[in-house]
Amino acid sequence: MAGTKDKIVSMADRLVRTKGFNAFSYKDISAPLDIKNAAVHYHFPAKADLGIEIVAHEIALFTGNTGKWAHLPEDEQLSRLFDIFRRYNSEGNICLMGSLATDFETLSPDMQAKVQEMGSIILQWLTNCLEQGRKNKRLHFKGAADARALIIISNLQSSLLLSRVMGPSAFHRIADQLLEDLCQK
Amino acid sequence: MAGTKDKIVSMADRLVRTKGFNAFSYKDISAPLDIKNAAVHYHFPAKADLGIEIVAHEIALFTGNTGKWAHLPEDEQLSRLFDIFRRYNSEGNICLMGSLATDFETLSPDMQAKVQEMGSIILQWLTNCLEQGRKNKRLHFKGAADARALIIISNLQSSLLLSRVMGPSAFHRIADQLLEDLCQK
DNA sequence: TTGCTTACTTACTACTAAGTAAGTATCTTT
DNA sequence: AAAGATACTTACTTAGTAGTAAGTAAGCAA
Repeated sequence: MAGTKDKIVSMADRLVRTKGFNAFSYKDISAPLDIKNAAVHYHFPAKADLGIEIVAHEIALFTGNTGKWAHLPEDEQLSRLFDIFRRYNSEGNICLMGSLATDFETLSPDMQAKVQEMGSIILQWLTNCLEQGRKNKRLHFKGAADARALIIISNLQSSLLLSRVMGPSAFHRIADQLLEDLCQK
Repeated sequence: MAGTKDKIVSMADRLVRTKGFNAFSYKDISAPLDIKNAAVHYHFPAKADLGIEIVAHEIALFTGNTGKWAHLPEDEQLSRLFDIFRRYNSEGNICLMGSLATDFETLSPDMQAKVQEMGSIILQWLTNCLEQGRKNKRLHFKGAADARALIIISNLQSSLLLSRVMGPSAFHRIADQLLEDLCQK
């Protein structure tokens, strides 16, 4: 019973993750939904408006999820984050950040800002999770928590990209080794 | 004294790394070189032909470089690899793999194959470097060498992407922490 | 000097992209 | 019942895109 607008965002989200922001057109959205090109423009006048909505939707999902996990131990929270990426991988999707970062220079300034906002939110959450986890002796790593957060996000992001090229097992090999590094002493 | 063909490849390489394969046009190449659109088509009839040449050129550069490093100790070889990415970062370029992996699904089968070839060559070299380095006690890491190679490549690739979004210091924080992890006991 | 090749340019085709203006059917409010 | 808002469609413009066909100027080869 989802409205057309939601269907457009959902379809566009999928297209960004599979083809990239510059490689899909309004027709790629309108044709499968059996509406006209102009109907997409009605809801999102410019492509950047649609892009911003996709990122905003992802931010909402992320903060919703992490909020639900807040009561869990940190290693468990981290594991949930990995699960999300595991599902992306099995569905052949890459993460939004990974996709939009490649096209970053070609995005409008307001869309660039929204992508940066998403990055900050994810990194801040992960840095905090790692810091708390180390305090509780549930996670083990050397160096600064924010550098480690960068490494982990960077790995999750890129493992989906590599999976696409080198086969989907690449993701599992990376994720399993990373979790082992962090959780075992 | 470089010929037009070389200039085209070099310009296209730069464009792939800054804008992405689908986001640049033949005009983006021909205009700065002060030649016509059709001149690019003369050397590379289809865009995929140009793409394959870019990847082939990168493979040649990589094998050339690693060949020159072969006599160095493994930690030194690894450091050279990081240096290459450090230069990419300072020039605002992302690596070819990172850029082409995002657009992978939209590439022609023969271009996909060439990208996969590049991935295999890089991973094989790095896996071997890590394995030898561990034997010589110059590098330290847990788990399988091929999984660790995936992690390192994945990090280098993605750190350039993150740098673009979160600021260029992201790369240095990731690279420094990674090298510390591997080189210190 | 004739003919062939290389490296282009000129001038186009066919197509696709984002975006818009104006019209229409269907609810909702007054 | 009238007026407006909502959610579109129809039909279009403008501005690109990759790609091509045909021509040309310069160099080399017999």
